[in-house]
Amino acid sequence: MSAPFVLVDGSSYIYRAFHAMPPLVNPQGEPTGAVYGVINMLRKLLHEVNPSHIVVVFDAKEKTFRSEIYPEYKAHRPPMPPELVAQIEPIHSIIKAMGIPVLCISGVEADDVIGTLAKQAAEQHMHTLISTGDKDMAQLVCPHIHLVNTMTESELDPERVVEKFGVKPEQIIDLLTLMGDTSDNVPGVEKVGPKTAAKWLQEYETLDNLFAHANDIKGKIGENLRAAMPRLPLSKQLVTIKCDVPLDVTPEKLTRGLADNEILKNWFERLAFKGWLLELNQHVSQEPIPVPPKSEKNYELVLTNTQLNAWIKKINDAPLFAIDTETTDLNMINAEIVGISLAISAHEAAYIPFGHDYMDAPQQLSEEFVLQKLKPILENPLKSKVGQNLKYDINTFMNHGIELRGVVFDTMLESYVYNPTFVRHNLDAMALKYLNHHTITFEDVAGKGAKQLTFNQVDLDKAAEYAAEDAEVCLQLHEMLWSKISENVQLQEVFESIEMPLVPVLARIERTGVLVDAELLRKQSQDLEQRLHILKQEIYAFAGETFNIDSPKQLQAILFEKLKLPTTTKTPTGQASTSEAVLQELSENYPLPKLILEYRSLSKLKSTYTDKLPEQIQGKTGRIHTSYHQAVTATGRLSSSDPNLQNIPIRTEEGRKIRQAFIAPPGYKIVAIDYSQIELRIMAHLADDPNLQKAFRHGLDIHSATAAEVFNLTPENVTSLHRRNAKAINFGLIYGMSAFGLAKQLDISRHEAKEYIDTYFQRYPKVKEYMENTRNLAHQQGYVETLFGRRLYLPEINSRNAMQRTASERAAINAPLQGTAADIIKQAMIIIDHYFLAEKIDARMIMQVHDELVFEVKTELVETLTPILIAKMAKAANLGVELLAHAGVGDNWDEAH
DNA sequence: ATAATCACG
DNA sequence: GACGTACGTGATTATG
Repeated sequence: MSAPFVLVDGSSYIYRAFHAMPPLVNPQGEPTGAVYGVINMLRKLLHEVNPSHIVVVFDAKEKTFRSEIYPEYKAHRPPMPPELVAQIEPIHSIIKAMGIPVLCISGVEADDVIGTLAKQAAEQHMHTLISTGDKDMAQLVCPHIHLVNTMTESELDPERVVEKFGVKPEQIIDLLTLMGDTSDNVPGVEKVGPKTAAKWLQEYETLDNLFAHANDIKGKIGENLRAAMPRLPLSKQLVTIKCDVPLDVTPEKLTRGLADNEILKNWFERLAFKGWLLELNQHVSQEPIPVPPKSEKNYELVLTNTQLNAWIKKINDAPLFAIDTETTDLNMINAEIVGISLAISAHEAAYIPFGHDYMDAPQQLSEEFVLQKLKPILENPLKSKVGQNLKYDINTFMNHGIELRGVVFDTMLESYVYNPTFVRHNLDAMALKYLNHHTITFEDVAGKGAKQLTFNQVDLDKAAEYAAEDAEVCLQLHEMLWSKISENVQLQEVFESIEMPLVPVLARIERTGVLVDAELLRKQSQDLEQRLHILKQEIYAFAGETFNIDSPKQLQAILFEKLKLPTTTKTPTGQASTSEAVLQELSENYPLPKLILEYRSLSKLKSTYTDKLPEQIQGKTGRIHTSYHQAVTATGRLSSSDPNLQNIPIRTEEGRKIRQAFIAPPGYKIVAIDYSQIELRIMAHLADDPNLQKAFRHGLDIHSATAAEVFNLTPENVTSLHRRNAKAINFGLIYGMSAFGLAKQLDISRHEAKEYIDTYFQRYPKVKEYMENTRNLAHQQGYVETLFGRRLYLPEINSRNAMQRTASERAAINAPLQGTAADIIKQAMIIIDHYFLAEKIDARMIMQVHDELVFEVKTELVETLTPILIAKMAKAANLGVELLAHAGVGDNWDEAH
């Protein structure tokens, strides 16, 4: 059995230590007994259990909700003696310096925090141990949660609870209610102690049932019970440990870190703990254990049971190990694992093959055998794992019925959070940049092009070299990148609270997929084909010849050389552009460009969507499974591919029809919820501009409000043209606009555009200030940050090339806005995914489109669930202005808008 | 492989 | 004074 998740009742420790220890003092006369006692108990616990996940929970100073509902609660407790008060700070500080997380949550008691964490852990099947002297905690005991009393060294499991209290753990609350608690001022039944209470509960099972039969209890004690009944519900509330305290940590995150020996030394010196000081000094001098550099590779090809057992022991003993799966297919739905590689140190890795089936392949362990042996470790959330793009491995393991848990680090995401644009975040590129190491590539072992082998065909020795190296390199990269990330609190937070928790969420979305009506798309393709055929003939007639309309080069020759239409813009390579903007302008005076535009738009719809989407439906599931990329964009957004579900048409009538093919299965509805103006709201928050914030607070249409301000109008006098112009300004703002860009967008003179911008900044001076500050900050530090501290480096921000420099300045303006929005929706996704799982809601998240989440919801649930989802999205971040989200419901994605 | 174009936020 | 110009993506097609 691997080590449990340990919850320490710090407050119980403190009181026990304080009363158990003699009144020790250091030479300066400061009291030290409680500190010594608490730390001693904790050290003993660590020595016995050696947990990887642990937290010490203390009561906060403030009153708790129990005093609110019952002012007498703990009212007659004497205040904490001053010589104990003085020891609280050192206790907290020393525990933290030991690398152990400490929690102190106001408004609730330590018991409640412990109960909440214990239940969360138990839900995930984590073996949990609560170290406390408090008998009330027995109500938390279940097969996954045990109590341990460090003094008596006895472990309390459900059986032991029955032995000790005479009732089952589920009855402990009722037991405590009947008994009451004089020290906490909780009233019980007069003259009823543990014996009577247990006797009653053995007979009547529950408090409610006992109440129903209260008249059967004879004598004085029966009278006492009946007298106490009205006040017992309150007592029950008081003794019940609250297990749903909102916390911003989860059990997996409460890991034991490295001790800070400098801080410990300072404390031990001051408190005159000579023994521990000595131990520490010896330890420190021994610290840099010289590791003999191993140059030769130590990759093991695991083919026997003995070897497998040895590796299971190795990963069980390692605090962290790297894992990678090798599969038959890049497509996660079809991928079958053919081997697993593991690494436990920078120089020790192995490959465990079980699915290589080429001719004369050596005998391997069987798939069932290997997976069944590894499964407990893979599914153990306390067993920390690192890997590269583990979203893929989570899904491949899922194909084999294994739920990979304990995914604590993903090197791809570490590299991305550390610097999103420095490298492409694949293992080969990262190893080269960060470790100066050339890895063996997949092509090296599998070949390329049409002759490329699938991994099950790859020679075992070659496969082992490649696979084991990946796991090993991954571990090395992790060590390097994590040391960098953990230097910055905010980056660490972005990594731990946003990117890592998002991994299983995305894995689930991808695995769920989207139902698509292939038949409808095929019909649309046929319609488009007919219309394209007619358009083609018309175009050829105008051109006087047939040519390839899809070739910009041939088109350019026809338009500008043969027909001598005036050219305006050129492409970066010097060709006359035939882009939409150019053709749009030409189409005012000539008929052909208009036809070309129509042809292009329909042709795009057909080739990219109506033709391609049906081909992407997976046979196994009958649905489309996109890939979301978590480490691609500069700003923190996701991207989607194969197919890209983030650019499904919506802006034109024609295109929008494609969304009718994205459907809900029978009995379900599509619910689409999008944030309203999230980037402008973030701007209002970051710039702290009162005028902009006011518009949002009053629930105004932001573009009309901007129009009224900029064009100095009363709201009634704002025309749709004013609104359109103001909208362009608002968008321009987010993009770091220039007068030129705005002028082009609105087809007005640069001078006019400049005046618009100037007026805007007069009306919203703090926005102007924010923009200037952001630009300056970018120049000074070379990077910008989102609200949550995600960074984007801008290496060209000080370039002498004006084009590069101004482009970087615009990116500097845009990235915090776009990136903060991305951070927020990612958090919303995590919250909602957790909610669906915890409450077993019959609904699934199926798509994310930057500011929109799309769900598939059981029809009967739509009405109740939709407002809940809207609220969860709106509350995902707390800004100076409220976030707003709008929902649409329908049988398909088009209807849901 | 790269450029041009166009679908989305 | 000139230069170019709104931010971020992915898929398709033609073409070298």
